[in-house]
Amino acid sequence: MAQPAGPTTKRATRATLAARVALLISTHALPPFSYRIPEHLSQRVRVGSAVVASLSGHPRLGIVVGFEPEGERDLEEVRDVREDLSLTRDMVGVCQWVCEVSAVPLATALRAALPPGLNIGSYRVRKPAAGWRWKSGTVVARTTLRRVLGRDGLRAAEADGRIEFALELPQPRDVEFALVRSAADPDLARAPRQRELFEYLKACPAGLPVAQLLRETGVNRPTLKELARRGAVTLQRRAEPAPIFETAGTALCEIRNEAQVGDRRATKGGSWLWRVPTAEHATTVAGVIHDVLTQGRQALVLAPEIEAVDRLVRSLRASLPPGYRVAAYHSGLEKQRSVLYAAVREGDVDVLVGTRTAAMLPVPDLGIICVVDEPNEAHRAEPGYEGLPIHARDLALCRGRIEDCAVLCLSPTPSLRLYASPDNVQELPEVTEEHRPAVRIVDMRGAGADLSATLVSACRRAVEDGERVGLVANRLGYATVVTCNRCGSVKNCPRCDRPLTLMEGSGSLVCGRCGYRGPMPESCEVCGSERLSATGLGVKKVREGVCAAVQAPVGIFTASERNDLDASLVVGTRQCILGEEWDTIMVVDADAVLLGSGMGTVERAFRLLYRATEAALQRVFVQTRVPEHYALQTALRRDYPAFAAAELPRLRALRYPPYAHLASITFEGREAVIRHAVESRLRPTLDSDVEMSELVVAPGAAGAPVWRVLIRGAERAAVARAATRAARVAGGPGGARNLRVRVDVDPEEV
DNA sequence: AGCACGCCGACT
DNA sequence: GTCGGCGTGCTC
Repeated sequence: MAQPAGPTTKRATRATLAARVALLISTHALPPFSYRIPEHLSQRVRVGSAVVASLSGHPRLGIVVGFEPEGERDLEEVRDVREDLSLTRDMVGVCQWVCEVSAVPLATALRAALPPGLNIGSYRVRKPAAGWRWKSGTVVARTTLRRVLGRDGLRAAEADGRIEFALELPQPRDVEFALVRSAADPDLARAPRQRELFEYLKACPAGLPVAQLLRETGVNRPTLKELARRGAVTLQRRAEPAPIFETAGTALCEIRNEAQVGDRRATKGGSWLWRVPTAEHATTVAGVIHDVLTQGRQALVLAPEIEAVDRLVRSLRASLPPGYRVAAYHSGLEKQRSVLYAAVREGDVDVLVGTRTAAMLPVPDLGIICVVDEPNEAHRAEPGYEGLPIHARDLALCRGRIEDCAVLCLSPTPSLRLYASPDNVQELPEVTEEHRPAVRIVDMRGAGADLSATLVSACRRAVEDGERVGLVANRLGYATVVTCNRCGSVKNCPRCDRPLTLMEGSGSLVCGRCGYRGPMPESCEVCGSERLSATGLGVKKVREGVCAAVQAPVGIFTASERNDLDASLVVGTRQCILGEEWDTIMVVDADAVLLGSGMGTVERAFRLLYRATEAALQRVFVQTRVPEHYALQTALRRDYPAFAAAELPRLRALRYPPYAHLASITFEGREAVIRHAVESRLRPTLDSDVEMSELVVAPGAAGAPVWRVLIRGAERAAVARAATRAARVAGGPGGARNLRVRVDVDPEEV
């Protein structure tokens, strides 16, 4: 939608209206405050305006979230309006929704919608006092100033006009540009390389960054210098341009299969779910967004990882007809991100492809949001990491509602949350894949070894035939779990409570998620037994086993290690192996994924096995002790509806999403303090629309124990409200200050 | 009585 | 996130 109108419709009453301003201070403790709008700013203040207003006498950046009648109280004035930072009314609505359903302070959500890297706590030095270490014009952080000058010194410096509140956007680097001098016509008859360079540059009257020019022409720098010396080109330093690419595709119909050509419903608005084979995601996106682009609107494409974003950009550049501008947006861009943000805001990008952080970008006339690989958990930031702790699919659906644009979620195996969503998400007819590999389920019941004879002989045959086999192991390292043979307790990560992995060689225990590292204990901390065993098929152990059994080189393919990838047999993690195509895929231990205890384990297992049938050209081998498992059977048949029909009633019975919303609250600190906080300060304050589980200790090992409660309710906002209250128990008045709380609303897994 | 310190609530 | 008010407890 276009920029919302200013408050001109309320002209008659404006004089008596005060602006409700959410200051960009990320805490739940501050509600939006009211500020009087001075006459000279009255035309410029609307919902979404970025304004400077003071709190405790200091200027702060805030966003106008509403208006209210000015009451008796003598209000502070809005000091300034920053149109260049203002949000649309729609994005304010999106932020308010995020704040309501995910226990995130409104300021945090608003910050995510503002340009990345925006420095909101800085001052520019105007008139340095004697002895200051800053020169005039430098930008200094508020905290630094307070540390050096003291709070009174800061106040005085501000009052004296020595420093001035400054909102700084990260400046793009300067890079060297080359451009042809007007009317330059050098004699280059005997300088072919200079001529080539000159002709190439002549086609770009606006000039080109030197690095790009040299890369694209393959000419070296001295040649360019020579041209400059002759006065044919000029070199100058300019701000680095935003990384925006022109499309250069051919006729689009070539790449669109019939189902895609035939189904344009999704481009007309509404929320859609489309089961499309993974290999066809890029072409499907191209086809769908092309319809939107021809309407003159823009498209936002969200992918789970940077690599997927880059692949999509390459594919869209090559397939969309010429004349559209495509850009990739993700954390890898660093300072360029704010340049791209500005370009997107100006409407200079037609197709923005990005990771989850791109879901909040101010695309001015958004026609469609495509969420590629919708169930992928990387679409959601873990609380505490960069980005909002909310799934990009949910954000997309919210923006679709508020900004009246289409939303299309793509996956052959959509999340059951989406599939059974109470929201109005409609399904397009499935696109099926003709090709199906042969499937071999190897029943491991009664087998002693980890690698069956069937699997080993298949590996041998593949080596002989020169076929490529990808073996999927469950986790990195050697053994995935260390357990006590006596009491059965599992050695878990003290920080994130997931089983630790035993690494080869060093013998240390490592957490695959948070990077925790510790020694392998001599004995069990729970019962004291020394009978600890390392079980589970880590990548290293499988590689060792296959290597020994087959007597052939075995490659390794994980996020951090890639060796001998040209070997016939390659062992790796799920992400890496299933991201490519192989003649044969072998899932070495399907039970580790099928039989886990988390709420989404079965769904993830189904997805892994389904993906294996896509990535395998010839055969899929699955080793399991539960060959009849419904997730296994339906995945290998590629029967998503049958899987959903079996899994959804189970989730309903357990009251897991999509039939309830959960929030996990983890506490770190002394048990008595935690127990008191939970039972006497949190539980009594809960509304009747949510329920809270007992406080359970995560079978933590070393360090501080971790305690957790689950909050559950039918309504997402109610669960989020309760979770927010829980977060405040830690720091609230009279509360336990020496308590650390982490809140996670609608986690992908508990 | 006068002052330092830490806790708590208000801040628009 | 910051500030000031207030109560506590120590010093002069």
